[in-house]
Amino acid sequence: MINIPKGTKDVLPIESYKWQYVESAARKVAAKYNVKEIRTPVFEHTELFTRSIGSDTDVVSKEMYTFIDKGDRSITLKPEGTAPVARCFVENSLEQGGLPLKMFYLTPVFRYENPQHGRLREHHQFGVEVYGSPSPLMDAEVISLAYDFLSSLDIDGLSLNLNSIGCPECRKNYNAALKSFIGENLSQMCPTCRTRFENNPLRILDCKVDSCKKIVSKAPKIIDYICDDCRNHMASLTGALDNYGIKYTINPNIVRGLDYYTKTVFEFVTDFLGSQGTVCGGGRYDNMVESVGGKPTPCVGFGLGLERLIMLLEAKGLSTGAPDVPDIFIVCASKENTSDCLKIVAQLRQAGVKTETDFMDRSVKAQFKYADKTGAQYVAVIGGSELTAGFADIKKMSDGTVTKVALANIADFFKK
RNA sequence: GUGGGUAUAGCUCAGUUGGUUAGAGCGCCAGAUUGUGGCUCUGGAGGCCGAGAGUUCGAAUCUCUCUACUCACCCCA
Repeated sequence: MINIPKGTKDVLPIESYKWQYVESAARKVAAKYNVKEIRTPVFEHTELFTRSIGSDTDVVSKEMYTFIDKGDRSITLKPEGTAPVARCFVENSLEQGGLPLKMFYLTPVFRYENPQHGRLREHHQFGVEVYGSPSPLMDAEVISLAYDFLSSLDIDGLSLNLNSIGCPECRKNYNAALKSFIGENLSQMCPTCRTRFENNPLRILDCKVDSCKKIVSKAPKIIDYICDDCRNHMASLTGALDNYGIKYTINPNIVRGLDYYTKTVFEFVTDFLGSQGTVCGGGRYDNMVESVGGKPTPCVGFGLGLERLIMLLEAKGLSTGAPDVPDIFIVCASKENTSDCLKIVAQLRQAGVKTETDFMDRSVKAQFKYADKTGAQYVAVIGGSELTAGFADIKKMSDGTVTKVALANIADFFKK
C-alpha cells in the first residue's frame, strides 16, 4: 500500500462540506470589502522566495520544497502566499488598474516541517493582500476584515496581538543597538548567529539555541527604537481599531519569521489549539514589491490557516456548515421500471432538483435505508402502479408524512 | 533538527501470568413472509496483530532494530 506523504491530509467526501463552508465565508467577507480573488501558480522560481522572504529565515533556509525541473530551473512549491502575489503584481503592472488594489487568495502552501497538532507540510491559507496604501487606516481595514471573517463564523475570544517592528530607518538604529549588545557576547553565540550578526541581526532574536536565547532575552526591544513616523503609524492604527471596537494587546515579542515585514505586525491567537495557537498572522510589508523588482509600493495583508480554523471551530463546538443532501431519492420498485424511473430522475435534475436514486440493484427496503443515509429530504417509490396511475406518494423523511403528487409535477413540489 | 507516547478489523478499542481456529462496539452487507428508512433482533463479510530479526516447544503478548503515526520544543497558519 502506498501511504499519503507525511504531513499531508486528505479531505474526505464526508467532510469536504466544512471546507466549502469556510471558503464560502471567506469569499463572502472578501466581497463585502471589495476584495478580488487572485490565483497564482503552486510553484514559482526559487529566487522569488529567497529574495522576498529572506534567505536567513527558517522558511527559506530549511523548509522549502525546492527541486530542479527538467529545464534545469530551480523551482519551489510556494511556502506562503504573499511573494507570489507581489510577483504577479509587478509582472502584470497591476498598479495601472488603480490603487489601492485589494486581493485575496485561497491556496495550499508547502513547508518541510515536522508535523504536529495544527502543523502540516501542506496546509491551506485564506490570505488578503492590499497594495498601494501606506495609511495605517488600511492596516485597520485589513485587520477588521480578518476580524469580520472570524466573527462571521461565530468565533470570539481570540486575542489580537499587535506590534511594530519599525521601518528600515528604525530597523537600522535597532540593529545598531542590537549589534552592540550582541557584540559583547558574540563569542558565546552559535555559529549560525555569528553569520546572522553580519547579514541579518534581527534573525538572532528567534534563534533556538539555549545559550543564544539566554543572551537574547536581555537584548533591547525593537518597539523602544522605532522612529516618530512608525510610532505615529501605530498610534493611528490603534485609534482606528478602537473606533471599530476591535480589542487588541500590544505584544513587543512578536517578531515574525518572514523578513519582509515593516511597521505593523499582528496575530490572532487562540488557546484552544494547544501549542499552535496562531490562527491568523499578518502585517505590513512596504519593501516587498521593491525586493522582487517593482516600484516601491506599500502593502499590508494577512494569512489565515484553514486547517487550524476548522480545528478551532470544532474545538469550540461551533458550526462547520452542513453537507449538501438530495432533495429527493427515487426508489425504483422493480427492475422493469428502471428506465421509467431514470427518466423521472433526469427530468427532476433538469428542473434543478437535487435527485438521487439506486444503482446497486437493492431491494425497496434497502433502497430506503440507503436513501436515509444519503440524507435525502424526501423519498418516492415509483413502480408499476405509480406509473399507470401517474401519481406517486412523496414521503417526507423527517416526519414520515406523505403527499400524493402527479409524476409530471414532482419538480414543482420542490419550488416552494 | 531534538525529545516523549502509540502501532490489533473501515473507525474506537479489549486481549488476562507468552498456550490451539484473535475479540467487542460502531460501520458495512443480507435477512426478520410478498413494494417503505430511523428502533430492535439474527446472520455474514472483513485482520500476515506496523515491518524485520531474536528468545521459546509455542509470541499480538518478551528483547532489539527499523518504519509510520502522534504530541511537545522551535517556527509558523
